[in-house]
Amino acid sequence: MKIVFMGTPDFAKTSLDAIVKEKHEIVAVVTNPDKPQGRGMKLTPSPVKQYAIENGLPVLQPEKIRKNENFIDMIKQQQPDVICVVAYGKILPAELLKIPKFGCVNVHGSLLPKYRGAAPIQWAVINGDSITGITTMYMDEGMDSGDMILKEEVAIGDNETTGELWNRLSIIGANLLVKTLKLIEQGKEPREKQGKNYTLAPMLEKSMGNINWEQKTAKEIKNLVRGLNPIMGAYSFLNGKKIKFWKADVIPENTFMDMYEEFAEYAYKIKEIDPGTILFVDEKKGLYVKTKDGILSVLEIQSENSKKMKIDEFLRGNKIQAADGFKMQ
RNA sequence: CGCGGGGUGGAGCAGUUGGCAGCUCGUUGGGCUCAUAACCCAAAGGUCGUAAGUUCGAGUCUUACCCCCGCAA
Repeated sequence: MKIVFMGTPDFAKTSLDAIVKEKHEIVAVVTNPDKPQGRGMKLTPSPVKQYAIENGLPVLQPEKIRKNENFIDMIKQQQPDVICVVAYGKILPAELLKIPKFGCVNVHGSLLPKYRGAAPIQWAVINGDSITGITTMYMDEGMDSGDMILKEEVAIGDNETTGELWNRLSIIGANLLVKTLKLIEQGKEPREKQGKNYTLAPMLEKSMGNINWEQKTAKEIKNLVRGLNPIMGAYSFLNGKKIKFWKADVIPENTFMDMYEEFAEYAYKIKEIDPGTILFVDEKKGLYVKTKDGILSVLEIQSENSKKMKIDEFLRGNKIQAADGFKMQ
């Protein structure tokens, strides 16, 4: 089929690669304009653009697509059978949706109608969901509100990070897109309305990485940590310095007491200690922080101007004392 | 020229007003022990990113260059 592909990050690149390998005719690749990025703010092309160039595909990078006659005409001239949209970053206007013979197909990183919006994968992890998935759908003018075509469920690991899940889903999404296109080509694709019980997964704000020790349970903090890994990281402040948490796990209080007998006699006191307080720190045994309802073992950490470190490496060079506390500041 | 941090034995760091290069961990050997990732003793391992300069003497000051990293997007 003649396909116009629209997408920006590496997640989209995987899908593009899959349909290229399926021998579809990619008549145009649309991606967001190059943005200043990285140290030195150099103009950097998106992963999709890089892939397109390497494979000799024509690239379009409109600033905006709404009310952009030139752009819409160019797409029209290509007479695509389908427009595939994967993590492009813009909502398509009606004029564009009408162009392809078989419509516009989107790959979305959740089981719709749950988690419509920009950050479905991140929210699934942050919320501690055990199952998520990929949905392909026909696009309409709303935000991820179109009719669904195919779905595939994926289990989320207890310790899986957003980055890991992201990579897995990008592959599953690519395969599901290929499958969807085949069905469409044969005219056999299913079509199901989403209904009204949907939820949203809005873009993440950096402030939500700030760990609220007073309100969050150990499990919620753990989920926040892995949910924001590797995007921005959950963080807190220790003696005025920002510390990011990259990996953490929940330790039941009883287990902690058994591991460190010397704490047993303070067991009755532990309830009085503020959440965020470091209960125990040792180069070999790790860093343990009290939370509202349990104990958090910090496994991977990063301080200002430094890189990620395993907890033992970090503790070797950074003198941290028990009784110090993490704070929201 | 977006802002900032840093390059010291395998790892993470310290190194004060320039004066013989240190700490913790790891590694190797030995000891203790029913046993151990625990404990004790010992050893190996560094031209202190590169080049030049100041100085009696520079990891420590000056200049240039290389490399790495964090923020930000």
